[in-house]
Amino acid sequence: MNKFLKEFKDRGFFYQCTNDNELSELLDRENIKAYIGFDCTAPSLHVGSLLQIMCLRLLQSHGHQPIVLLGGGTTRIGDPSGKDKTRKILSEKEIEKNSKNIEKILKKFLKSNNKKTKPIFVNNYKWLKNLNYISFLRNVGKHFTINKMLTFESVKNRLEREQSLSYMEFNYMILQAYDFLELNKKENCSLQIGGSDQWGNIVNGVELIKRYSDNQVFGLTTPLITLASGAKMGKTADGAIWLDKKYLSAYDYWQFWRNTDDRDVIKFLKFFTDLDVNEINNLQHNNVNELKILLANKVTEMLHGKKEAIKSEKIAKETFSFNSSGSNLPSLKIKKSVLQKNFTIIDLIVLSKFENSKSEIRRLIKGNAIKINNETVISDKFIIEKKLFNENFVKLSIGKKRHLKIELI
RNA sequence: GGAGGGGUUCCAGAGCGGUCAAAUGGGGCGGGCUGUAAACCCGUUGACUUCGGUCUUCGAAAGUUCGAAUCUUUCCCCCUCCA
Repeated sequence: MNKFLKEFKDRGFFYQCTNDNELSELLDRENIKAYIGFDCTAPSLHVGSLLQIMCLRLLQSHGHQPIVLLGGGTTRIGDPSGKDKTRKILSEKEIEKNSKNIEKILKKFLKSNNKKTKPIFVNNYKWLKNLNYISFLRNVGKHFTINKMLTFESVKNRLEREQSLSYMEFNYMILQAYDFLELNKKENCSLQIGGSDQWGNIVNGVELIKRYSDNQVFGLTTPLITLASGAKMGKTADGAIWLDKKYLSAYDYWQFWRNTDDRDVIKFLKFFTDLDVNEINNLQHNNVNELKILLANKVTEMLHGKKEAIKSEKIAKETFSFNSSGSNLPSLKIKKSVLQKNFTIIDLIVLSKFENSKSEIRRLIKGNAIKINNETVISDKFIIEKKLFNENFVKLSIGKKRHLKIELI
């Protein structure tokens, strides 16, 4: 089997392929261009897209060239796959902004120093906006039968559940197929990769190209990642795990990986780091917590850089070791004058922005969650006085995971 | 075009004149155990509070009533069935 494809499978990326034998032969024969499309519905990408990104990296490392397709055009339509409702359509401005930001994020993950594997960024709005309806129907539309379209999961589900599916959304798969055709024509792109929910859309593209130009191209999908706990990857109650500092700090990102379920660690190392698969397999018997730190470091480094990864690890060490002075903790400066009149623990926490509901803070105090200099605060009337500050510092802790160094100036 | 069903606190989902800041489950948060995991146990989960209470919530507005999430009217939105 081809080396790329073998690693793709070894890492657990593989779910389905339109024809893996022939794809393997093609990959052996030449370096190809492959594309993955990204939706522009959100201002940033989140970990749900990380596996796709890793696929692009893997392509690069095997000498193939990734094409990143930003769905500026198709986002204006809305992909019905995996959704039982039409989602709200975003404004043109938002889509533009989103696509730019997403491109920025992807650039962090992909290497551009090698001309041959440098990522190509394209936005399908470029060719979709000018489509002529009649000629599109004649050239592309004739290759699709309604009979077949109705059998695709995304459509079938909607119909079975008697959820409405607009004609606009119904066209989505044709447009995505057309994207592939366009990229095949212009860039000689011969492979589309996507999540398993994209299977139908991808197959359509492969078939369209076959009919239209008799070119043989391929589709490859990755599995839907589910956590050991059964939850979907990347969705927490606080929101998605964003791949953008603006929405999620490097430290929180690091923590997300550090807190991986024991049962998922090896799997994630294979998915989300560049460590050699055999090496990972050999690590299996190492201490899980060491592995989680390794995972967190590697994954954070890839996105936010080595410095941030190291810093996060340091903060974590401080945060979770007892009685630490917390020299590496995030800090907050407050003015001496603030302490003048009955500056209570509640005021301090509000100021720290950890919590903004005073009721919630009172609850936390009742639950013994608040500590000042590692000592539990018993009363919500606790006054923050100057004498609490050792060398101008006081350590505030909320629960076990949130700590802040308060500096008096 | 006709006939029904529904919009409840983060989510699902009870309540159908007072005892409702609203059952129950999930999620979150905190505590315990521990390994920053999982599982489990306990507490908590609108805001403000001088801890006595006070204020704002049940799609929107108006009304009936001593009193409404619960009744009436109008409006908005969603769904199901028939043509």
